Amino acid sequence: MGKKIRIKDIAKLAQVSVGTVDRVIHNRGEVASESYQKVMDILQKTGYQPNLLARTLGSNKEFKIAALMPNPLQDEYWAQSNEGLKQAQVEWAEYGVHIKTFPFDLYGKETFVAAAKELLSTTPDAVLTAPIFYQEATSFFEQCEKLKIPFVVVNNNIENQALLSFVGQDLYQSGQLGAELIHLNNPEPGTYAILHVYDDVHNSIHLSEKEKGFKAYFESQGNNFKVVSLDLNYTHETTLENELTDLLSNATLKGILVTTSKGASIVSKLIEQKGKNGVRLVAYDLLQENLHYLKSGIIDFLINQNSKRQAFIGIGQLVNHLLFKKNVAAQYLFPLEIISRKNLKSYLNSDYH
Amino acid sequence: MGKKIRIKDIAKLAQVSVGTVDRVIHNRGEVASESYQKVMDILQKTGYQPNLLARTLGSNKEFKIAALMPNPLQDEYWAQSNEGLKQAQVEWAEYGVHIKTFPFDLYGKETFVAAAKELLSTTPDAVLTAPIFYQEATSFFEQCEKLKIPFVVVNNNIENQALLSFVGQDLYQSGQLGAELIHLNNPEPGTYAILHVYDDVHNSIHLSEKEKGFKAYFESQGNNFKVVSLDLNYTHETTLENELTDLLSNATLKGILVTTSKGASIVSKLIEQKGKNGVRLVAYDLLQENLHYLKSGIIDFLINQNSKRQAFIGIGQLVNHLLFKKNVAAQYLFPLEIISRKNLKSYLNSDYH
DNA sequence: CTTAGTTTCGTTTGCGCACACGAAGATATC
DNA sequence: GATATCTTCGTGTGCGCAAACGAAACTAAG
Repeated sequence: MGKKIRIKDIAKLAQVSVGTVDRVIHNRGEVASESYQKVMDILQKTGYQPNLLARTLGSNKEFKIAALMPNPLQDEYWAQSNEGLKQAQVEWAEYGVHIKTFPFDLYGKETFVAAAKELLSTTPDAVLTAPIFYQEATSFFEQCEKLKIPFVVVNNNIENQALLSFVGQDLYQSGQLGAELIHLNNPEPGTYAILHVYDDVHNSIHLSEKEKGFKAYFESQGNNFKVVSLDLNYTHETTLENELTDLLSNATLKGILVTTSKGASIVSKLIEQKGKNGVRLVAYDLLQENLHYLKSGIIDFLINQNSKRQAFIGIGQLVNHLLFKKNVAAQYLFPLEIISRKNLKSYLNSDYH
Repeated sequence: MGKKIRIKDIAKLAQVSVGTVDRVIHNRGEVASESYQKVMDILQKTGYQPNLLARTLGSNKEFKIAALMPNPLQDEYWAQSNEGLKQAQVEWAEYGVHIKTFPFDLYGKETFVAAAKELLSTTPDAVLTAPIFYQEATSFFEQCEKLKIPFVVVNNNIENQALLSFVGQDLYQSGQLGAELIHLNNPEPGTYAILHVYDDVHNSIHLSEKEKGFKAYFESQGNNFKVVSLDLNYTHETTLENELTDLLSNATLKGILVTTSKGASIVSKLIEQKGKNGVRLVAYDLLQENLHYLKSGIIDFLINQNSKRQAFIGIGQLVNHLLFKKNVAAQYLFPLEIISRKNLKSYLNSDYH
């Protein structure tokens, strides 16, 4: 029992040749409707499942996957993401998968457009991207769809019917979690701030999801709490410092959530100078500076978005689609990982990631 | 470039036949030492890596993996673990892997021994087990070693030189994390308790690791804090309730860590009756009752040990060893996952697990 | 020198699938 | 009725590896 059914078995049962069964399975015609029905019937009844090993063996194809991603040199978060791509490169190299990355500038939409154009000129078999810029990404997706290039997105989702899969986190829940972690059921009235520290232009879409979740949390907690939302510009240093100093001198301030992974260190530095005074600080991602401030107790929790693994899995989705011809789920959601001083090591040493 | 090197290529380079190369690779003799050297040289230089697909295809072997695990009907934690085994069964069925579980009774060492004996009489190709009982497990390992049956353990580690791989968490760090989560840097003096709620006999080894971590945490925090350690017996209900009531009526009590996944609900129930009064409660695992008390705010955090995934990965390690003949790492460490009200859903919905 | 045994090696087959190739039969065209 | 065109289908080959098989070449025994 349990013996695997092979194409050969189907052929015998349907009294046709393996070639015919193959034609039915791959839907490429040249089959009399009578035979077609017979084979289809038996495929159904037996619940035939192709042997993935054999299927993938014979096929000596080379696959070009193009990754349209933020420049890893500009940002540690995206550097980690790039590590995931490298890891995927190694993982799938033996199956003839090649990954080429087309970096774009986080501060410039036009570089996204340019990189996208260059990417498409190389006629890749599939595309992975982090759709930071809404308009530009949408237009890029349309081109992919027209060229019938399957694509997967990571980091933040942008609805598109041609999208093969989204790999990432639920950002609304992420905002709720951030709120919870700076609040921790403290019943005393107080002020809680959500901070977006941008580089230059701000890509509001996915940060606003976090903000919605953040606000929803405090609304559900009664009206003892004041919520402040601040948009700060990374490049205007003095304005930024002034605004932050203002915020920190607010005696009712109880906690801050910094939504952008890079912003955390700036806020941390200031808190370190002025003294923590019981203000809880929660930020994103396992960047070197963030780890430093987590260890020294300035940052209370980090929420890990695991950009490395997102990229790795994103490529995995494409490989499953292209190479193994599996159906891939439209969403691949990551858990919202809470990192504290005491479980940090377990994450850094984990074989599970 | 990048082209994969095949046995055929090695053969040509070494001026021998593929058969000879194959003999060298599999170390099964009948090769002149001269040829052997030549082939070995080229294997080294080219860094030959066999094609796993092809290797696994041809091999029509059936593998019997036996799982010696606590009875899933007695305990939800182990029921989840059993789900992982089922998942692995489905995952690897097409490669001829069969998993048979031999359940033993959590409360009775003798059932472990009996199940182990029955297991060995079926001459499995590999074994997965959760070595709950130190003595009995050690003796079981010796038998496996003698019979040359590779084995992997999950949940808690027991040193053994023949052990193929340990899959689980660092329990010392886990205790530290538990301490941190009930403390949360609260500078006020107070009492913090660690509770082990046993079924009957207690299997001290792995719980004591958690306790060590717990105590180490508070020792590192200065001497403002009093640590209480309690062993409670599940089956003596009244004694248990009395001891717990005592503990909870201690006005200086600030937090409790319950190390056994089942114990959490008992403590929760009592706290629910007496009122939480700011006592922080941290427990283990995503059991139904625990989720209930997490949602209702009695439990503040859960630490997820992910028994389901541990079992799944444990089988994966064995499959990698048996089927794909990969080297498997001696340790496969899971991260210490912190679950709160607001990231719970992301874990339950996660595709990543 | 012959026969039997040993060592060493090359050839071949099969794993399950995908796909190319070409054959046979049916239909159409002149 | 001969030739061309389609439709439908079976056969055969290769993917890379493992392992069976059997052929040499060489050694030992009688």
